[in-house]
Amino acid sequence: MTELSYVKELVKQLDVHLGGCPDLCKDLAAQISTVTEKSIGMIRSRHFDVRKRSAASAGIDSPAFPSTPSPLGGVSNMHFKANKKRKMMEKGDRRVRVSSPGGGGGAPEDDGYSWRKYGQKEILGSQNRRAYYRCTHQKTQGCAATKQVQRADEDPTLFDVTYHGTHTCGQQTPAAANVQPATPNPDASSLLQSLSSSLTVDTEGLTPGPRQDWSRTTPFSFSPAVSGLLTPENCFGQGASISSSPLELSPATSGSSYSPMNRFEEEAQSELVSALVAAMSMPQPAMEVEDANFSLDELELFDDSIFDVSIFLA
DNA sequence: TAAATTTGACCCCA
DNA sequence: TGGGGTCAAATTTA
Repeated sequence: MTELSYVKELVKQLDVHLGGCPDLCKDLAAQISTVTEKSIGMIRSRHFDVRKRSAASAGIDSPAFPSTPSPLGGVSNMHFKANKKRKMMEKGDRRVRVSSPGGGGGAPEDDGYSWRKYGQKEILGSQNRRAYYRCTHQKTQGCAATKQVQRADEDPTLFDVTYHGTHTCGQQTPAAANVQPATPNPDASSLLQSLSSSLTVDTEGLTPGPRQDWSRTTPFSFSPAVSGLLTPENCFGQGASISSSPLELSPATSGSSYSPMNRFEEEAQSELVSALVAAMSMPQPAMEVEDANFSLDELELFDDSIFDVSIFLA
């Protein structure tokens, strides 16, 4: 609310100065843009949910923006206090398992974004420490994206990466940044569309509970098999990014209420395709897919809404 | 010298 | 109250 009130005040000032000093207007517009982006970032990351006592202890329970804001006074960060609330897996968060380049186990595959490490912790029950990263542009652009990286206990060449929030900084992955802007490849789009539409999920007999090994039953299958050369460019078009993926999955069932199992099918399907999209977007050599063979290795159902899906592309 | 990382301390939820 | 997440000063790196 504070940020948005500040935006309103800036817009008022901009209105007053329109037709006057162009430099001042430009500066006001830039500030409006920055504060708006920050607000979006705060809402997306639920930083607005800072409890009153946190705010009080930080001395920010009174309006934080100046009562007479100066158009050249810059944007205050004092009320953008971090939320130390324990992060649970939320809708929109993405958990992926990645390997280190060359399989050496040094560091996980670069995901294309620039991150700044801000902490690491020993995690109870895990052999490896968890590292915490935030977007490099958090301070300058209010980007709220964060990620956690932890080496897998069972395989030191693999890393579990959990992404929280989305990038509002407009960063592009190197793969996307190195090429000319967007001319989507219709062939690749239709390839992916057919891939997603042909994905079938058989969850018969599946019940919530501990980790289950589905590798023998192979509940996911693609039919017919897909062939082609999939690269970040021909999948999403030059200059496109993961977030502009052309994939749109139709709900497995119609209507707004559906049974838990159908909901599971829908979400599992979405998860699997997201993982595939992410895999194909990695800034790595083109991945040739012949006679695509996607098998589900393990599927973990934490409750009725959170799924941990590991897939291997053979 | 600025930017990035490390690390002990702190905050606060489960 | 323990432990996960974050802060921020100290340290390292480019």
